[in-house]
Amino acid sequence: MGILERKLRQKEEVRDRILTASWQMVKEEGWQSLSIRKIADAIEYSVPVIYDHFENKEAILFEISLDGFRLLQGKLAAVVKKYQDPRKRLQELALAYWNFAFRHKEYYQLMYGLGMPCCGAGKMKPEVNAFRDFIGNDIGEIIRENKSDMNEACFKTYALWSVLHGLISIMIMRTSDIDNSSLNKKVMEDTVATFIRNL
Amino acid sequence: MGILERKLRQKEEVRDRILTASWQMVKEEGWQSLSIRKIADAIEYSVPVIYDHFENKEAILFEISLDGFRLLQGKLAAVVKKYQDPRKRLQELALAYWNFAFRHKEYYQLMYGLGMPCCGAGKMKPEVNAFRDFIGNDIGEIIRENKSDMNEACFKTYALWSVLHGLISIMIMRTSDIDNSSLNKKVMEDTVATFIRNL
DNA sequence: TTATTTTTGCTAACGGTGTTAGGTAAAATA
DNA sequence: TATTTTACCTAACACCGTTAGCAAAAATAA
Repeated sequence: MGILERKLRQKEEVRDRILTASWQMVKEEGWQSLSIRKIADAIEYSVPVIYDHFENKEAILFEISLDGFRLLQGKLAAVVKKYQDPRKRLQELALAYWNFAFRHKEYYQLMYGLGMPCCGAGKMKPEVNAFRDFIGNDIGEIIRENKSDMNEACFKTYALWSVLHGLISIMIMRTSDIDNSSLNKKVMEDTVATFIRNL
Repeated sequence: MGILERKLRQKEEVRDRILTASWQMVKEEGWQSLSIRKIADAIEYSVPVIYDHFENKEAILFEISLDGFRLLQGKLAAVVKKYQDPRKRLQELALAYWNFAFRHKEYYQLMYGLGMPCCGAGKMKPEVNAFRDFIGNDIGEIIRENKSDMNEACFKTYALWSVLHGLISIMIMRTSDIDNSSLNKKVMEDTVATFIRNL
């Protein structure tokens, strides 16, 4: 009696098509122009079918943002595997985070609510904090090596994350207000290097 | 012949009422629930009247965001007047920026596009960059005193701004995802202190 | 003072949005 | 074959930003 299985499979497939169609449209036209009706059009179903798979539009965005978090997590995991020295690794983690933000601007905007409603804040998924947790490990290790104050590890972690997120946010949201040459990857690399030296 | 003047004054008054009504509603119900129709209701005029004063909704938001930038600028100017030592002053500027962000969350969100479209990016108003310019002066002075590399002044400025903006953004957008006690004013003050020491 | 023009502000619409109620036809079950 | 369940659609609701077009009021000209 594989009928039920086939039905479930087909239902899952429609769900997937909703997500991939949405993501496709976002990459082509940006978040602002994504609408339930356009999604329905793209998957060749009527509008209410979408609500059989997602509670509302925000739930779709949340699901896509999780894709973003998982993609980032994968990139970071690869860096962690590749480098052993915690200082070098921290540099490379920061670089990977930076590159992710600009290569997948749409994901980044959705994940952190840049210029759009931030969906799913507070749903406590572990992948949401992957970057913080990865750099937290290395920062802790370096602090231990340096015999610095271990109590500072936690908020040093937020400090590094913040400076990266801040640079990225300002670049994405206010590119046109600032001199572009003065705010680039070199600023980031230098700031991170100084940060590591001072742990 | 004061008729023309009176008319101009009345027109100006309606414009003001649009802005204050909008701001009132935003403070009470948040940006998401602000609509042209509700504004029209509040000022007791029909909808098209609003378009006699503003090109579109974004222009209203832009005007309000300028109010925010000017309010911030005032706070910063007071700090600059009060403190002379550039190190102390830098600390106090950072604190004032931080306090502004949390005391006027709605302004800050609008000014930097946190969780909403960022209106008026690239309109090149000087008050938009008040904070950057204020801290830039002190950073330059400290670097000169320290006989450090003056070429770094510019991007040190962005580094400090970024870490503040990053901390604030993460706190505003993802409060519920992170341990609240680990990301607070103390993190900010400590990070700024370390930053100043390393100029 | 009357006729004409300008200004002012309105109603009503256009084309969109997210969301849902209610019904029909197909499929599965009895 | 009759009944129930499922799948899916049409059409609507209540909004949204924006604008065309018109009526009344005010200012100006004759």
